[in-house]
Amino acid sequence: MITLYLAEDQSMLNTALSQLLALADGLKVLGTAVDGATAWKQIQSFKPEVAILDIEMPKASGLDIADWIQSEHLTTKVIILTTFAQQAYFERAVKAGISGYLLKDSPSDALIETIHRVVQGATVYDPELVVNMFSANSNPLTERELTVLREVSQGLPTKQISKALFLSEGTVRNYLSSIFSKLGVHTRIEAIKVARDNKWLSE
Amino acid sequence: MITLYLAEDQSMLNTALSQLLALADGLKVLGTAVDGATAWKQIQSFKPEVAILDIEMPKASGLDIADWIQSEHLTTKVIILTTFAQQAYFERAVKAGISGYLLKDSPSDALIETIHRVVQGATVYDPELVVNMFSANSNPLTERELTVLREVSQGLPTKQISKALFLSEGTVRNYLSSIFSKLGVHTRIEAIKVARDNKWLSE
DNA sequence: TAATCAATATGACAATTGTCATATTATTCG
DNA sequence: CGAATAATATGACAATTGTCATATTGATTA
Repeated sequence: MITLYLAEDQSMLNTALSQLLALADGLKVLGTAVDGATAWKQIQSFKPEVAILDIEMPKASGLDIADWIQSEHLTTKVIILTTFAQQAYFERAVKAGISGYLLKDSPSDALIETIHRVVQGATVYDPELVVNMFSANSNPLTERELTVLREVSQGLPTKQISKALFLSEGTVRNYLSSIFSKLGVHTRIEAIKVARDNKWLSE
Repeated sequence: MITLYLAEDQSMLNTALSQLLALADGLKVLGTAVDGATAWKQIQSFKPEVAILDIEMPKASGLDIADWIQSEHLTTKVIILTTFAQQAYFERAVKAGISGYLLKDSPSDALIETIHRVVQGATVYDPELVVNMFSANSNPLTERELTVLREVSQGLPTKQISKALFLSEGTVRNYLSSIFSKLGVHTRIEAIKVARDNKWLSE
């Protein structure tokens, strides 16, 4: 009997999956949570063989939990179950030593199969991620440029930004100009869009 | 036996739910799809009693399908199953005469219950939606202003927008000025932010 | 019917934004 | 070490953006 823990903040998916996993042969769901904090507490006390973790959850993300599991040397294996094939997430997950990375774009049977393979010691990455790895657009902006762009994305005009960051207005405009040329655009709004689409801005 | 059709583009949820519904007493899943076009074709030929539709799907949205079901006078009842409590979606759904509107933030049992109630003739709206209705800040922008703001939010400069919408550049700037004063801001980026925060821009 | 509002337009002016050339100082990397 | 890069600054100019006043036309509405 493989023991499982499921952390997924979308209730519909959480309940549907946990019922399905509970019905599957050889699997036992020790518990589920819809937020990261609860999940981490229960994983520590239940010590499941496998934890299936969503990334974006309230309180703590699945990646945070994966980090903690690693640093606390728990034997629980982690399968990340998430919506998007974002390189940054994937990288962090690999560094956290996760055993599986699956997209919600896969059928639920794939999850069950992944659970079994992971328990047998395999590491299972969704193929889409690996393809992405080679085409990943890495962020060409410097730290400072990013800082400026973050302010811009809040709608602040040059003057306010220069005050907030203790820069001259000219410098702010220079940074923007440099950002634009790196991103191949000509306006603030476009730059924000590109950066957002590439998830370089977080918030 | 209640016959069902399920359209949901996230495979994990689609397969999990369809298996679960198939196992439930008194329910029979005639088919499922991960895109709107396929769903609409199959709904027309299978004529299920209830169609469970996600909103955001490739090809056609669940709301499109709800509209078509209404205009073709199919007897299929529609339950919309979606992630966010967006007023605009909800309004359109109500106008399309849907029988149920459920958030993915509910457990899967709620879906099964909703199916039964809808078949008995009830109309079931997630309570959160109704609460939202009263606190919804209504959009002060005119149709045309919204159109302009949508272009702006894509990063297009005045000239392009005027071409795209067959307006003079001056008119575009006037609309923007009027938008700014209605929203109490002074730049395009801020206007976009306000509109996005209030979900007036969809996309 | 008169008033209001939406859609559209012009023109003019001020303010902001975007581009470029150029410069200094640290830091990093081969 | 020397070259490249990041962070910062100025100044100048062109382009775009934002504001205002004013006007016409057609709907809607009190």
